Amino acid sequence: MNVRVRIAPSPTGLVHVGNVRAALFNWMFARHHDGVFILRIDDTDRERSEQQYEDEIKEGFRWLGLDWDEGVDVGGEYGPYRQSDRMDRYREVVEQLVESGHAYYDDRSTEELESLRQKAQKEKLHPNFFIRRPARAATAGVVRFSVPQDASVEFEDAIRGEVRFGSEVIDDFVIYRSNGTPTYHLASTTDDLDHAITHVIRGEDLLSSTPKHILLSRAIGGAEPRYAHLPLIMGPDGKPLSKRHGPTSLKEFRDRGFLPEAFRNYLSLLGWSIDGDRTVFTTEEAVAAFDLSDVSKNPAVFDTAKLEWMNGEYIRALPESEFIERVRPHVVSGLGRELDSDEWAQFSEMAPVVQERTKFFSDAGQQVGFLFTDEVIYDEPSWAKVMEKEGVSDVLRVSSEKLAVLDRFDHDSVEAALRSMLEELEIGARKGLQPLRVAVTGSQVSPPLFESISVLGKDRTLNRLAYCVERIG
RNA sequence: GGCCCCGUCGUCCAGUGGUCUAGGACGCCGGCCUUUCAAGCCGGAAACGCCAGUUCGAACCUGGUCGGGGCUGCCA
Repeated sequence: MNVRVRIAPSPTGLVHVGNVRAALFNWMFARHHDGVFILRIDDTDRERSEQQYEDEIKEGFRWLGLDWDEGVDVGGEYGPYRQSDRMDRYREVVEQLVESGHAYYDDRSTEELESLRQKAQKEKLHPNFFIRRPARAATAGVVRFSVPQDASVEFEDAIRGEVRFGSEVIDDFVIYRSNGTPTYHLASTTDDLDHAITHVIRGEDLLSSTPKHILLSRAIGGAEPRYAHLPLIMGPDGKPLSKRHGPTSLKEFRDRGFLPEAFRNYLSLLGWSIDGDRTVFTTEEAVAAFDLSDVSKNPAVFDTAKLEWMNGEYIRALPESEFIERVRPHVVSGLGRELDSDEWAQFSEMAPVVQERTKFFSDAGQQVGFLFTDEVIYDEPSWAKVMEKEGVSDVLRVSSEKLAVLDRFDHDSVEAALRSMLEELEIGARKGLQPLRVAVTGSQVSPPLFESISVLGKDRTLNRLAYCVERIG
């Protein structure tokens, strides 16, 4: 069988990572089976759909490397792939369903419907138990699907196994609005059928809607897809992610300097695992191993700390030159200005030690900020803890003397000079070097000292030491 | 309320009746290394929600219970 799967986001807001994970799993499934991955845009809700959101969705998927074989922008033989371009088709399907008796017009008022719901509540029945085809036929209003009351709907979910719904709990749901637009259920089901989707892999929030989609599929006709419902992804507070809660935008992660390959790796671990003990693996390995039956049934919490660790792993694994290239735009935007070629040379010199301690690119700029400013910002807690101690001015003074006479100012000579300072003052490295670190970088946390000083250069280093001597008084 | 799904360390996963005194990863704690912070290495605390049942034997099977989540819209 030729696998055809789709991701069908609705451009009514930012894509949260739950949808992104669903996209990733669909994509991995398609690639594993040499199938087709389709990007469809579910914009039946015209009121709330916006082009800007659609653009962001596509940008995000491209960034993550989730390339689609068919769909918006790339086309395909089953197009169009945007629901707003398929309105005629939905209308046609609705007319067929009404004609064949599978659906009916309903012009009952909201009040009427509400009282039916209340009646059901009172009798402890499904709220929509009484919302069925009324005796009085209508020719306008919404169109409802007529749910056959003699059978239950059961299906084999690829992740959850057998799931069964009694038909009495499936209401006669609306498939066509009175304003002439299809609802999600109709549009999505029609599309899946028309696009010959073989596997519908989506969030668990749609599990309860699945019997409706199955019934609709049967009424419309065509090959029913298999269903697989992914567990939801929760925020740090254990509440499900939504368009206004938790990590919502892929753009945010990209801007902070997460690597798409790391993000993919982390996301693949949310509800799936490649085996018992590996957590870092390539996308190719994931694709080769991916199987829906290995997807977990329980919800997963999105853990930023683990993502950051994962990203650090990938950053450290980068060749130095690639690290420099990829971190570059983040350094620029972090600093708020371009660097000249001398400054880039300095940055490159520091790169290896920066790369080691970078969790995401945007925090790299901060590490080297002291190199590219004449006004060092002294971190107050650092100053208080390190500089307001006995003997600090001696350390700074002697260091200045030793550094001032150096001809070469490379790592080794700086180290030798400062070691001799330590000896002269009979002070340990731990105590004796911290004041220099604060004086030169502004903080008690920084890249390694000898590198920092040698890259900063003699003049600027001596200036900073002198400034601190003065400030201490 | 009704229906559906889910329930292993704080978090993400492994585990599919005996090899589990439950394994890995992140995080956390301690140590080593050490010029800080990272990284690395070593060690540690930390979980089968609960109750029955099936069985010689249950994290794994069944029932119940409790807890979490979803759906219950002319949103998707």
